[in-house]
Amino acid sequence: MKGVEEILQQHSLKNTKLRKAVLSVLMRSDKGLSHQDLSRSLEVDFDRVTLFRTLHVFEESGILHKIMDPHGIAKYAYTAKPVTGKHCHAHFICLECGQVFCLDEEFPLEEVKVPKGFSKKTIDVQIKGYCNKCAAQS
Amino acid sequence: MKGVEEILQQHSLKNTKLRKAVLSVLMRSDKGLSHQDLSRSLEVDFDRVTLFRTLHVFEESGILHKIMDPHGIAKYAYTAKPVTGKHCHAHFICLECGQVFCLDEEFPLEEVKVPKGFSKKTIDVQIKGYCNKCAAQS
DNA sequence: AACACAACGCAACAGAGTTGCATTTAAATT
DNA sequence: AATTTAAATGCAACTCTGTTGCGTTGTGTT
Ligand SMILES: [Mn+2]
Ligand SMILES: [Mn+2]
Ligand SMILES: [Zn+2]
Ligand SMILES: [Zn+2]
Repeated sequence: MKGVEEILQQHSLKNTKLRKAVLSVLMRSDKGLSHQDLSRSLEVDFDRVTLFRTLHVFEESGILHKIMDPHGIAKYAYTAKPVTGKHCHAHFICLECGQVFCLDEEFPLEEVKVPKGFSKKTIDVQIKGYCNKCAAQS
Repeated sequence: MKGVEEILQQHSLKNTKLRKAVLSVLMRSDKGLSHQDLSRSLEVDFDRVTLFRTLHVFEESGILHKIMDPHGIAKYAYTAKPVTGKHCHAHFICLECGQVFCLDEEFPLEEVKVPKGFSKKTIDVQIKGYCNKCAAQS
């Protein structure tokens, strides 16, 4: 597992307190985290706008990928293996607690048929249901 | 193709101007429409809150299904064949113009593997790329 | 140490969606 | 046709996510 500072350098991003903190939290998380989630769990002081901009930059750089939950809230997850566009792993979204999990399973984009003239770029698969904790309670 | 008033009756929903107008527009549309899209294309007078509530009610009744676009905007589409949960058709989302199209292709939920203790309810597949008009222009 | 540009903090803003409550209306009942 | 009632509506105020502009600070480089 690569170090936080090394990753920032590789993407020509300046090494700041917030960036290191955000990346550190997300690399340790097995779930996608929202702006609000991160606000709560970050130790350092920061401005909310700066966090939005940090997440954008990380997404554009391909360090994070963004998943939209059913309420339209963006969740971000660390991208361990770079997304090529040909393969995309699926996400599990809990209908009870809203948590987003990256699944191992991948879906092939080539096989999907689209109308004439349409060009495919990415495929995004969301499985919705109840996570282990929420399924146990109900 | 069933009539608008008939559908409302079957779901025990009162037959109002706005509901008839919304359903009528969406049944004719081959694309998912947002609150804003509908606001623009509806002929009748209505309050924006009422339209939000109308869309919620239609979704809960299974008359419409909701698709989240990459900007977190909800788009609604008429559900011709009722969704059983076992099958779910995919959606194409244009990265340029943001339009949402229902695709014919269906994906089987059973085959997807999820972690121990997780229970699956629905599968949601989004293909992103460029629609025929936007692909032609670039 | 000096420099340049990227990143930051702050304030103000935009837009989607929600909540509470009083008023109206569809549709059932008489 | 008049009465009744629960459902639907309209309005105002609000919450929350995300954005924009701009002056200030800080990282990385020379
Ligand atoms: Mn993921
Ligand atoms: Mn659809
Ligand atoms: Zn859960
Ligand atoms: Zn398009």
